[in-house]
Amino acid sequence: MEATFTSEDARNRAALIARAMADPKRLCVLEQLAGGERSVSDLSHDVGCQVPNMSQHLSVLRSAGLVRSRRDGTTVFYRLVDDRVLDAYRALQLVAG
Amino acid sequence: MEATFTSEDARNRAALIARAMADPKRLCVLEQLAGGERSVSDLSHDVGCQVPNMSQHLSVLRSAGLVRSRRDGTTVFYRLVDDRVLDAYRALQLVAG
DNA sequence: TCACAAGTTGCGCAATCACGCAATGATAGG
DNA sequence: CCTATCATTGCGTGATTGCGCAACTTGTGA
Repeated sequence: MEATFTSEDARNRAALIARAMADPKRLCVLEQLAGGERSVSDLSHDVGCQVPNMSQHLSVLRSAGLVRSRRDGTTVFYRLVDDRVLDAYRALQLVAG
Repeated sequence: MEATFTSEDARNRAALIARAMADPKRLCVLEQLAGGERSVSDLSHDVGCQVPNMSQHLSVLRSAGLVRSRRDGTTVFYRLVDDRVLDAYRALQLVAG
């Protein structure tokens, strides 16, 4: 029996979060969303990539549970799901020095 | 001029940290190292992978600046570089719920 | 020098990833 | 309906990743 501090499942979940944050453009999205809701096309413009690409990045973030979406007419607004997302991002920045 | 909260370079560095932590086995290594220095073969046993594979994982962690190594005879001991590494890991776990 | 043990590095493979592009939904207005 | 807009999905591609295996390097001691 190996000395395991947290369950393997907990590690897998944490790794999924890290994977979702392992891309500069997705981190840029999180920064934009720190200022409040934004539409896909707004994010696409701010981050500097095409709309389909942004939609996929947002899908990754949503699958990881970092953001949620809300539809208003033809526009879909994304927002951070929780302040802990920013806490994690800041913790990464501290390690990055 | 886009609203950029942090420089692109800061995002790239944070993304590198996240990528280094985006693997369950590497997170397991960090947990083991939280208890102090450990050799490559010890980590290999505890995490449950082959030594060459562990060496590569450690190389990833070292390139990201999360761990350092020390040589004693033929044995190489790895340790966490800083407590902020564990802080970041805990922050990820909080998001993971 | 020889043998052995501990790590590292190189190689090939299957899987995943980020991206560009085209096609397909969904919604509002005329 | 028709059309325009906003967004998602599907496909192909080049790049990266994690792994197993073999070969090599490094350090120790007889």
